[in-house]
Amino acid sequence: MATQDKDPVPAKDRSRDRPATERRILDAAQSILTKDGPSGFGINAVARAANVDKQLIYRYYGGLDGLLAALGERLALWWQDRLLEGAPSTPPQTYGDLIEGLALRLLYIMRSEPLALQSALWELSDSSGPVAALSASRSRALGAWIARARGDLLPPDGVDAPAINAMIISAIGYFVLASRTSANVIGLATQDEATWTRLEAAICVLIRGAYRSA
Amino acid sequence: MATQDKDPVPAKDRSRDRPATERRILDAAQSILTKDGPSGFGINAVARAANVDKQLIYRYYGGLDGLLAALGERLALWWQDRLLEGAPSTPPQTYGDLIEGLALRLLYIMRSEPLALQSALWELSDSSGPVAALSASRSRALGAWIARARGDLLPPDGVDAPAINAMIISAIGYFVLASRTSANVIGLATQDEATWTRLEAAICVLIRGAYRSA
DNA sequence: GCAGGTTATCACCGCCAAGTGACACGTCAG
DNA sequence: CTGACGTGTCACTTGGCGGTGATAACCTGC
Repeated sequence: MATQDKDPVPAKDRSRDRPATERRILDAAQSILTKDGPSGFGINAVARAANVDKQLIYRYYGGLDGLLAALGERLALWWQDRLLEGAPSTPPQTYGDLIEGLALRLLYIMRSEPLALQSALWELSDSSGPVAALSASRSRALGAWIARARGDLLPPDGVDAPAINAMIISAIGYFVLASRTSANVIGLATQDEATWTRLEAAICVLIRGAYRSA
Repeated sequence: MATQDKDPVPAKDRSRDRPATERRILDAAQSILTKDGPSGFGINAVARAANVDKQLIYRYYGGLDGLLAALGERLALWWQDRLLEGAPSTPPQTYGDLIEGLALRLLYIMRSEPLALQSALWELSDSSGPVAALSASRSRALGAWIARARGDLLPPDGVDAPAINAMIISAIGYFVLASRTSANVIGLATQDEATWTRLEAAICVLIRGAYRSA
């Protein structure tokens, strides 16, 4: 409190390289989101993780909102990579096959990438504007991927494909999300690898049952 | 509902009635969870809403954890009520019918009861111990309901009913949760009532497709 | 050299959260 | 009456958060 010391510490300026600093901030933001989820996300936390003064976040990104927007950009690319990475070697024969491939791929990504989970969760828990950028990034990537893979396949007549697909995607999202926090979800043991095999089979059954052409 | 009358009593000792006070605290906790969700939940918020000094929460419930445990108890009863409320007038004929009824009922509850949504959301977003009491309450109620309604119906041979059911329930949970924060979920307009009719149909299609008996 | 912009850091504010210690008031047993 | 106990209230500490203004170090153009 008193004028005790005049720390002669030169406090050496860091790298003094704006692009690098911006990247560090973004990296830290992504890492925090991955590790602690939406609730742990904040100016102070990001600045601390990036080993950067929070003032820089305000300067470079204009606060949390801008940071989220930038993170959304990055996430869109990330999703694109992850989806294309598993592009089907041979194009699917039927619409049902297409959706089946998408569903299994989505399940795999969700399970193996915490970042995917956390952004989905954020989308669920926060309705405020800035976060929309995050969810939008996933929607965009998913939509683009479907459009590319779909070719000229069409769902069977009389089947409400958008609704069916929405249910399938939702099911995957919820279950993986819940498996993160509970060892038992709706009576299934999420630690057990066999459970996931059963789920894959169930997904296929559901999709085939819905899209079986007459 | 739980709007407490403006007690004109001059900030002197209130009712001096421990059971009533405990109930007020629990009411406030439930109301806050319903209205603001997990993120708004805290000692101060509950105390404020209950018009009670937070010290009492510590004394009577031992802090947030105990309060959550008590709330879990209450939620289990709540779920039981909500589920039984829509008990099928005539017992279902097939296992598929049973699940279909459960699914549609669950969709209805989720849509119409914010409390159901918020507790599900909490379950997803928080992995720490105390919250487990909340999610467990729902699982318990659901399980009991199924057991009661199932009678001696059995799923068709060769169908992995638990996995299928888990997917259906998950799908409902995720979609309703997402609809709360986004006007567009996986390409469906959540404001439009027609969307929900389509979803109900899709759920039936999925269930029937999976449980069609040979 | 020096001026001016950029980069990074520090110190501080107001706010609200969780948690705690002490006190005031009623009640009831003895 | 009196002391012990249960109930309710207040004031306070600690700590984290988002946000802002001032300042120090560095680089570049003139």
